[in-house]
Amino acid sequence: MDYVCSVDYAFKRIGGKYKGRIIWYIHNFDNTLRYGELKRKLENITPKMLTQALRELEADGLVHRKVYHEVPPKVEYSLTDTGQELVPFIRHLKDWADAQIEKVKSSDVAEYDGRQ
Amino acid sequence: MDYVCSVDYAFKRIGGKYKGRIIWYIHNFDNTLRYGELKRKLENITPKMLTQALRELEADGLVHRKVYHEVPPKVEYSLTDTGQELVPFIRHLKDWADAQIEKVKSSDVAEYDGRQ
DNA sequence: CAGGATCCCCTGCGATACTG
DNA sequence: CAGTATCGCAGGGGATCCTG
Repeated sequence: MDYVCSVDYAFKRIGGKYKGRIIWYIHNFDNTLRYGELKRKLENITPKMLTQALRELEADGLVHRKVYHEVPPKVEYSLTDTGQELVPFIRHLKDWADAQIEKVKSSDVAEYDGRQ
Repeated sequence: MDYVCSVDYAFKRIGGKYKGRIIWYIHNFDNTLRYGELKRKLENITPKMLTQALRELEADGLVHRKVYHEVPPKVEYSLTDTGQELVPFIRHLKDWADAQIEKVKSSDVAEYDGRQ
């Protein structure tokens, strides 16, 4: 992978439409989620995109893939140590976002005062 | 803007190819950078993309735009308070990325031991 | 200097169908 | 259940030229 600075590098690794949420969801469920559970939580994701995102996260060493050779098949995804290191970052980002969302909601009302 | 969860919301606000670096660079230069300085630091960005990213960051309340009505024109960009709140997280992410980059570099060598 | 306007391309993402 | 395989598209991003 090529990148121009480490901030660029980081965003390329966890950017995209789903990777942040995938990491967050796996973390929030005892660090273990099956493929189908992830798919349900991400709601509208297609199997192609989910598989692609998971494969990239695995190749990047952020997510571990454990296959149970049974019928029916069972595959569990968990965060690696490196992946877990990202959790505090995502948590703080999430807190910031929650605050932002609240702020916008209240300013929808307060806006009228603002412009006199 | 629509989003399905706050993690999604956050990534939509600072995602994309340049926004993270823009915030980081502005912060790293006393919280004030002119348009041309930003453009030079981002190296290969086109004026269209830079202007677009800055306008979105401004609309999102993360960046402040100060125009000096002179000839030649001068425009300075700085982080708002809300924008500054993101700096610690980006720094955290950057530290993680720096460690990752180091790890990959050394494993290029160590890999041979690993596979026996 | 700090952009705006146009045209264009690539790829990230989606829809659908199929399989071990 | 946990994926592959194809096909297709919209829009994020790029190249180039122009301007107050």
